[in-house]
Amino acid sequence: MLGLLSAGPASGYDLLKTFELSLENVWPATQSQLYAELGRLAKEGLVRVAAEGPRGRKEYEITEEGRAELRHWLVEVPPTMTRRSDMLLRVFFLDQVGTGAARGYLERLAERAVHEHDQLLGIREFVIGQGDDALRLYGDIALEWGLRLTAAQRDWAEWAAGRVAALEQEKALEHEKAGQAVAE
Amino acid sequence: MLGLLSAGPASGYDLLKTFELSLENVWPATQSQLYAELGRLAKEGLVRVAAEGPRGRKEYEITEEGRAELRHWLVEVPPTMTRRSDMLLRVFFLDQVGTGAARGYLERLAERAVHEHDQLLGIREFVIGQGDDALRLYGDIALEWGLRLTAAQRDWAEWAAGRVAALEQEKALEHEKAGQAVAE
DNA sequence: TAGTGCATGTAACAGGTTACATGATTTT
DNA sequence: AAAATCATGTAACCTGTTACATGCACTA
Repeated sequence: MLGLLSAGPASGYDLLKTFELSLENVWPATQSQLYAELGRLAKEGLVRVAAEGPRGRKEYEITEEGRAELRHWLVEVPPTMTRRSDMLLRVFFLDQVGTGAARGYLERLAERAVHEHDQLLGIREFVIGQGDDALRLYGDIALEWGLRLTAAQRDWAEWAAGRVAALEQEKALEHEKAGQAVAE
Repeated sequence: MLGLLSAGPASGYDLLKTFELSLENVWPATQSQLYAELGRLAKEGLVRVAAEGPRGRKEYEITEEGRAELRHWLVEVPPTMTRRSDMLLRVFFLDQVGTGAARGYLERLAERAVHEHDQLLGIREFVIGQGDDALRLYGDIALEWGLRLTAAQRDWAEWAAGRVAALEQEKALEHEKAGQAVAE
């Protein structure tokens, strides 16, 4: 929220729209959370109500303390490197469902990655040439991460499905051999 | 937890060790959470106390209902595709700190990715050839995802740092030109 | 016998989600 | 006049983290 307000004053409602539109893939936030957090930030002096509009609209702006806190967070607080992926956790236990279902799971992951990749390409077409130099650059960089991540996910999931298919084949052959041995 | 117990009975303490050792990068869990969750799962009939040992040790085993629930979760519940990355969120606001600090941030991300990649390579050396066919395969697949993800992160962060450096250069040139214009 | 490791649990708090609740202004 | 949009807030609940609290059993 400090980041968004650093670009100019906005109401809780405005921020909500921004979260829904452009930050949704990076940091989703709910309406309740936003208003609660605005109250908290105001109490801490990091934002202040700059103007009041119709329908009880309160336009917030970032304070100097807020800007300092934002800069501090940006470069001095070490990023978390998101662990915890239920997508990957499932992979560990995929032997519980047999090769067919396991392969299906991985193939669906690949399809999904392709779909998300396409969506990001769509966004890129849409935002091309928007904003000034610096803003566009950082937006591009973030978008590029999404593109590379989804591409890597697709490649990996396809590769993994192939490995599972190979195991499937191997098992089938063994079964066949065992059958022949019994027949002989 | 159901996944871990599907490989054989274990106590809360055992599960904790497994989480710390092998699931730490995929799904970290704390001790409090584990014991609380075991109680809940037992109440729901997904696990049961199979044996009691010294020091109040309770060995849990998965029930048939638990196994069914695990299989259901594995293939029928759609995975989340982790959104929410504070690492990426920062990128959006990097214009607040100037090109120098922004480049520093991205370079640190690259270094970190390299470090994590190396750690995963170490793990791969360590686990090579362990477990049976199916288990090893899915372990390999999960590890491969880590390797690809960290490699992609390194490449991306280096590329991004390069783009920021280019902007830095451009700005420096403009500044120079402006200086010359004033001199003339 | 002192230290380490095994073993289980509770309490307070932080962050986030869903659902509830209300009402003013603008557009059709 | 009705519908959509703008606009703000609260309450209950769930998940997860940190810190507290306890004690047995093995080993050096």
